[in-house]
Amino acid sequence: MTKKIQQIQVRTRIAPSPTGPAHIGTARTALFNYLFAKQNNGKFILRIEDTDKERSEQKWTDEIIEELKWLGISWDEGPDISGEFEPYKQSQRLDIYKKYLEQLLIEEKAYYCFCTEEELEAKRQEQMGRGLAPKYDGKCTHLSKEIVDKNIAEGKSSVIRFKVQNKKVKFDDLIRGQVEFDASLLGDVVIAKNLSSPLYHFAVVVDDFLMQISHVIRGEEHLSNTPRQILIQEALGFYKPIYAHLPLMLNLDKSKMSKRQGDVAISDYHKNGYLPEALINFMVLLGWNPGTDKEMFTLAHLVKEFSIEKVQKAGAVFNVQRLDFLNGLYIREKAIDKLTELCIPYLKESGLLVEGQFSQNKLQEIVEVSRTRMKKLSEISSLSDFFFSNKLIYDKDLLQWQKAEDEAIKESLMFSRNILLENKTWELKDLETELFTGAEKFNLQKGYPEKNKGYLLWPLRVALSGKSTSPSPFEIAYILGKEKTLKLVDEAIKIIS
RNA sequence: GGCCCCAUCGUCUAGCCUGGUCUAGGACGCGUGCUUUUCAAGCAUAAAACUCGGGUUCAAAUCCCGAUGGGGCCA
Repeated sequence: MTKKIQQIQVRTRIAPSPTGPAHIGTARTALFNYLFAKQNNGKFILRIEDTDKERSEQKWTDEIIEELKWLGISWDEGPDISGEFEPYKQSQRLDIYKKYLEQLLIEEKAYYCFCTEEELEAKRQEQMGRGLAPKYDGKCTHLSKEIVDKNIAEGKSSVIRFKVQNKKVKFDDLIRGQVEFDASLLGDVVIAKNLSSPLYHFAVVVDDFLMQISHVIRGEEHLSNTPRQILIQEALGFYKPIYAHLPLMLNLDKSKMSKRQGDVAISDYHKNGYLPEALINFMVLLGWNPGTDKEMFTLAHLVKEFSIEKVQKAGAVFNVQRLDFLNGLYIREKAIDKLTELCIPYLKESGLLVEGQFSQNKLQEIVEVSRTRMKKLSEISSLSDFFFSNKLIYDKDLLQWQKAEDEAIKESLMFSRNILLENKTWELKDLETELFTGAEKFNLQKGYPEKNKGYLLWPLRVALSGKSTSPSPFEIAYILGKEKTLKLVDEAIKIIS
């Protein structure tokens, strides 16, 4: 009787609920589904599970779409709106669920239940008091049609329950092997509030069948939901998809990733300035690796190299330090014009960059000298702020290098000033060699150790950046230009005097 | 509480299926050194793990059983 899968094409899906910010877990599940589909020439589908009318909001659906696009994970089907696929939405498919709900009711595989919340709660307490697992006792299973009709006519509140058979449910999980549950422990589950309000467990099963999903790849939190979904499939005569339950992404304390212990919204990572390629690379390594020492992967590489058999069973801690490292790696590798484009919004947002203040070229130079220090794009502002302000505020003591006297620091700055003033080309290379040889000359003159170039370079760098850490003085000077550089050195001389 | 899943350095993991080549490999992080005006980056280098107990076997990180621990789901 079971309807066979009609095609052998691989079809995967993710089914997020739009009830809050798009979750990082959704991103990773999407990634694995996408990779598996693509490497098998299959299709990846996005289906919005918005049957919960109270909690679902369009803005969250929009966010899911936006963030998946940002990550470069595209889906292959859906209503075609202006040349792009919209995701499927369960809220637009209520008639379909109704039909299947009616079928189950007619076949007496499901029934109306009129038990009140209070009744149920009391039973639960009683069962738990006796040390039993709470489960519905089946009170309404055999209500006659007359009573059901009467209750409904009277407007008594009700739900639709699915008759769970007392049997063992076995299935093969691509990642975990064979898993077995005893369904007799489950109790009859609520599958709908009414004919036009199906619940998650029911809608998923119907949609996965109608959308001909071949592989259900999802988080491990759904593992124990699987048997009841299989039972519903069987009752409806649907084929059983192949399951793969992914290990969870964990907090530092190994609990399921949660908001309380860090960022969980994809948009948080997006806004903080992580690159999508870094996030993808990081996430895929959480639970999978190719078995070689290779650690950097593009999405395209992954489509080739990913294999679901190599996915880990144990949960993986979402270790932000490693993400930061990878992000830094990608930032250092990014083409400078692209990286600059990505940094500009952050510079504007922090109020540093005013439209038209710098040429594109200048901005690229600023980003170039800052990038080795960047872990996230958002850090560009604090790393490069001195390029944008006209006056630097810093403590006089910061100018001091290794206990040098104020007078000596002043001499050092004047020495630098002279070198800068004499410079003809204002090329980075020239500035560097002139300042380096100048530093040695200065040390010789003052009787400082020859190699300790800090006597000349440190005060200069502070004068130009106002900071204890920054790019080198020649890099800053080069970007700043002669006029501004000299002005800043003069100011430093004033401060030290 | 019931059921299910899981278990190698602090973290991500290789190795496990097909026992010996494991003195357990790589990466992040941490430490040190080199480079260096600073901080990064880069390079080099150290420390750091098979949860425990039984069993099988000539031999177990690897196979089996149990315990412990962690997690998830249900309520």
